[in-house]
Amino acid sequence: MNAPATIGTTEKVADAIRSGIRTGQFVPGQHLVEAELTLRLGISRSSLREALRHLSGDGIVAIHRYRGAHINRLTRREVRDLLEVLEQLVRLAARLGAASGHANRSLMDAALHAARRHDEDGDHRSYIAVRQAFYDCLFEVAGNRELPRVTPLRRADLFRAQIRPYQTRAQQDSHTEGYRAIAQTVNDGNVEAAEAAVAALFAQTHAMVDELPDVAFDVD
Amino acid sequence: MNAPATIGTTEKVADAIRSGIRTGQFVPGQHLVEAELTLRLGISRSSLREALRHLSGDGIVAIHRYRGAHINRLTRREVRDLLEVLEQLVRLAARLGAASGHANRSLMDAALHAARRHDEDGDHRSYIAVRQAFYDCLFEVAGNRELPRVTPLRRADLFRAQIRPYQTRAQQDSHTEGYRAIAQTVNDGNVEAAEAAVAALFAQTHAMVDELPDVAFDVD
DNA sequence: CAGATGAAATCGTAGGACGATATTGACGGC
DNA sequence: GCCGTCAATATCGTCCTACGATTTCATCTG
Repeated sequence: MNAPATIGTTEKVADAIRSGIRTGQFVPGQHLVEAELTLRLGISRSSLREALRHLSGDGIVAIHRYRGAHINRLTRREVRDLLEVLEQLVRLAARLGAASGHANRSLMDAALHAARRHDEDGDHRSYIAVRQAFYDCLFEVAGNRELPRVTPLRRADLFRAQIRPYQTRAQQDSHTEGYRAIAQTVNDGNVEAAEAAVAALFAQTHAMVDELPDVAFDVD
Repeated sequence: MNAPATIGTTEKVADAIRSGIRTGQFVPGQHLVEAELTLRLGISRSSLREALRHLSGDGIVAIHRYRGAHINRLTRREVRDLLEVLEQLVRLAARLGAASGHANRSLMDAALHAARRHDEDGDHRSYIAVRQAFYDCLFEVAGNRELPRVTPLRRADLFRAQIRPYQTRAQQDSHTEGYRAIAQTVNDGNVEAAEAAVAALFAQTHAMVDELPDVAFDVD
């Protein structure tokens, strides 16, 4: 009922590019030539352009008139701004999720179990998948349907892709541990602890951003 | 330098629809037929479809496969969710603006002066213009460039358009007074008071939503 | 080597074509 | 008279071609 019926070409293309960013197939800063992409994806230019327009709305690609589209590459400042906004929204989600002792705790648990299992693989794709599952679940528990629409998770994927080469395994583990802590406190219905857990996770991420080399970011 | 160079047809069309919503030319729930709009706006279908895709990303229009696009009409619940998210983001903006005693106080003052002057006209368009100017200014003072990208102000315009017939003049005045209070506290650099002013404004809006008749909203 | 210049590449927009699907209204059975 | 079936129509989704506009880049000239 709630399903958006059939899926269109535009969405498929947008998903292809989004997941291409997560898998490393597309790199932040990369120039996207329409003619090449239409061949590669086997679609028409109209569909591709609609998809690019869609992605530009999410801040994933930037379109410059007569110069084409390219995968956005964030500056250090843009990352800080992004994290600042993201933290508020995740805090809201955690607060709402913890406040209304919702039934969907199993979902959250599932996401976390998946986290641990994939954690052992040490694969980056699984790390991203865990992140996605975690947020999907968190938003569902929060019960606010505006939250997933507004939260710039796709934009954060750009950040993840940029810092990938400079992130240690320990940092990843520490990050997923942050997810676990949030899930724990939300499931316990402990509003204050949940907000604190979110704050801790983002404080850690901010610290990481400060330590990363300039080369990981776009110039201002 | 930072200007997005020349403006394209797609953006013009999107702006036309957005401002059409504010002026009442387009009504939430209205069906948008591509053939009609291409004639009315004097553009090709390609450009129109790109614009519609862009707007759908902002949640302003909804596109259903083979059934076309229509201006979104929010349910009461969607409005509540929207306000909940919006409040967090505006709070962040107010906090940031108040914290860093930025120089752009004149801008904020200008927006508020315009508010009072237009207030005397009692025109709805001016009310919307004031709102836009206020938020533009607030975001600039906050200095977080992710904030204007993420904040669902365009979606809130839908809400404004829906409740327009049921909103009293006193409520409008009270709302602009809320803006004034936020601007005041932000300019004073009083972080706590600024957050409190935002909370008060949204509490008032939530109360209004509770009192509005069902007919003002879409069915669930 | 700096700047002008022209060709090539690429984008922006228009417009047509055709299959796919939803909507609508007519039709007949109950 | 009401309800399900079915065809006609409207509209959308996608592809295609075309051509002007603009940038980009290699080349030429001084």
